[in-house]
Amino acid sequence: MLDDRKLEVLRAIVEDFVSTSEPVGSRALAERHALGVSPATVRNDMAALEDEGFITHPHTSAGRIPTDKGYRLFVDRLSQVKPLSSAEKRAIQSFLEGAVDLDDVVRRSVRLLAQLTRQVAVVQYPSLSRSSVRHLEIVHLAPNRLLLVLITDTGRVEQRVLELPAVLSDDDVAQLRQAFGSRLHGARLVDAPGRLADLPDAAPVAIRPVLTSVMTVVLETLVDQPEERVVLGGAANLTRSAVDFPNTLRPVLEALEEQVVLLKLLGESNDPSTVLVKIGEENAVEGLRSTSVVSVGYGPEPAAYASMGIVGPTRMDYAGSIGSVRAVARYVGDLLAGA
Amino acid sequence: MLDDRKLEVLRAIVEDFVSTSEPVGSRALAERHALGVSPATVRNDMAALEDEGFITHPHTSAGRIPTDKGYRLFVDRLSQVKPLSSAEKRAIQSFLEGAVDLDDVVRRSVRLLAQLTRQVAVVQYPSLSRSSVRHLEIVHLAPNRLLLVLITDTGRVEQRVLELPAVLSDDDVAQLRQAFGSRLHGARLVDAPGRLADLPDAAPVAIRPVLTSVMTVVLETLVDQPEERVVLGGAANLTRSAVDFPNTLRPVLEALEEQVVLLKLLGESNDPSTVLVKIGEENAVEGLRSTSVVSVGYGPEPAAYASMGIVGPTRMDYAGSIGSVRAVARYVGDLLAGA
DNA sequence: CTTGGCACTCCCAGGCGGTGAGTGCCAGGT
DNA sequence: ACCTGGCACTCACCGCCTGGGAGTGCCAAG
Repeated sequence: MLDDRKLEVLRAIVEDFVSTSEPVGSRALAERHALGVSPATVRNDMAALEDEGFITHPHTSAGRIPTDKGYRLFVDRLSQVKPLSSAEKRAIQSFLEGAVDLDDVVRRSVRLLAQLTRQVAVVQYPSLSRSSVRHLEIVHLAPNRLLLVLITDTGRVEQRVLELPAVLSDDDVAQLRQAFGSRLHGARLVDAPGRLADLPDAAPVAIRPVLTSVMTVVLETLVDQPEERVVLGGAANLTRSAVDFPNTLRPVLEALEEQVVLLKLLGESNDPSTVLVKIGEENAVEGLRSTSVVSVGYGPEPAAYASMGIVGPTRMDYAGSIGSVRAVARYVGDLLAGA
Repeated sequence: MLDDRKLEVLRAIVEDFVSTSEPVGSRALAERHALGVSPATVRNDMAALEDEGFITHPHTSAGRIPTDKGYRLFVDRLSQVKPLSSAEKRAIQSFLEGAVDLDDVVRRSVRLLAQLTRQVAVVQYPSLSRSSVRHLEIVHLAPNRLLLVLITDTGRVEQRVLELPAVLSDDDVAQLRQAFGSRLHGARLVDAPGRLADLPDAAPVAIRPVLTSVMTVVLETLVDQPEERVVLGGAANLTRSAVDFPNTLRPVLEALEEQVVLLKLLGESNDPSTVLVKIGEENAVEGLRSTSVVSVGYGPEPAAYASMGIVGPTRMDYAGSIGSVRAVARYVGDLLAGA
């Protein structure tokens, strides 16, 4: 049904269309790619490819453009991931190394991705639930006021101010600090509830009520709170592909502003070893049906802290994008693991 | 030169053009606004206004549109700030009160501004240099590794990891903590250098070298580091005013992606009591010459932590925008001051 | 100073024909 | 069975024109 030459034709169509953004006709195709056959033959192949739903043409007398299904086949079977040039690799490394803290790492990653791929970049903050406690600090702000500061091994910092039902002495606070510190230090956040389970019983009766209320907030901050942050950059790149968003890029921009939507986009790609590509209609998110998303998890190998990726028109350089996304994810993963 | 009626005509032109986004002609103007004169008279006034540079027309047989200078006059002398409805006020208050930490406050402010004004919103994080130290925590991560966590009264958290030249005991760290803590607690960040000046001399000789290296990092974090963060939202609103950015909104989006540019935009408006309006060409930033910026400082009254504002087409509802920006800034300022 | 009248300008939408790229199909060659 | 050249056909696109209409500028009269 789809012999090698037809696949070759599909590849040629995708490549030409991606680079010129214009429907590609049989003559041009036969000339520019050494297919060794005449335009007429190419036309036959095109007709076959169209029957199978891999390409369409916008109107009768226009050239062909790939469908989502066509891009899918291209990505799965016809394209080879473009490795980065060593100059690019060096640039990534040195740019990331300049980062002073986690915020900075994330910001720089977004920027890198956006520049390398010339698309919109999206980076999720290292997820709280998958990292572990580096330090939990309890500060006695006022007699009945505490400040909790949680620092994870990924460098993320969360803080909460807490009003207490009772007045505490500095000694009490020291006890609290000790109780939580010894149990949580180094623990993965998901394990926190288990580690703290026996705490109320083990503590002196005097501070129990306070302790439980502190514990509630701690657990809330650590585990329950599903708030995941996402940073976005390179939105200006969308305008370059104005051709690809005929209806205006309004809905795309709107979708990208919703944190929830972005999380949904990235949510499914947790595996650092596989780059996930969602093409056009495959995207569950309304409003991003005309875009493709290339994403990957990052972090220490089998697990992952979080995901990052890019969003662009379906007409994108998949080979290059996949390469860039993978490379940046690896460098960032290493950086965080080593820090 | 410019009698009252001419000013009235200008106001009418601005208002109509803002709401319809179409050049306004003499007939329509005379009908829709009770000016009590004929279109011909209006035409004469228009000609005068055009001579003075307050309006233009895109081509011979088109209606008039305001120039930057026209908008300026309108803002300065013809428009009255629109107070918010009490429903809006309540919405602002309750939405802001739900915030759990500083990040959340900033994110919510951006969102509020973007929704209220239907423009792009920009909020600067409370500036480090204008706030004071709530707590400085020094954590002994490893024998030769320290983590510094700085928390300001605005709720902002900065952290740095620090490799030491020598190995420290827990005791040493406790001494450090004590030394810095007693001197910095409650100090405004700008005063930090003064507070610490005598520190090396006062400290035990044994830890002096370490102490000075810690001090360097602390001062760097507190004062030198001019890194100011800015958060942006509502970019999708730009597309609604596509009419107003004929050349494509590319350059606008690009400009908005540059933190430095945003800081420059907001930088000049530090006074919480005056809303600053920059119209079109008045904007120093290349690429935002076709936009207007409405900004204001926020924070405890005469001083200010930082600024926030909106960016939109020059054809914007200035009265409404100024009202919204001012309102949100006040609520946020109160919230932070009271926290 | 205001007003009605009037000529003038020029954008805009719609209609029209030519051009050319591209297709689909067919009949003949290998 | 497959490739190829040929050929008719379809449309988008471009340039051109035309008529309508909104709006201006100016002038002379009130």
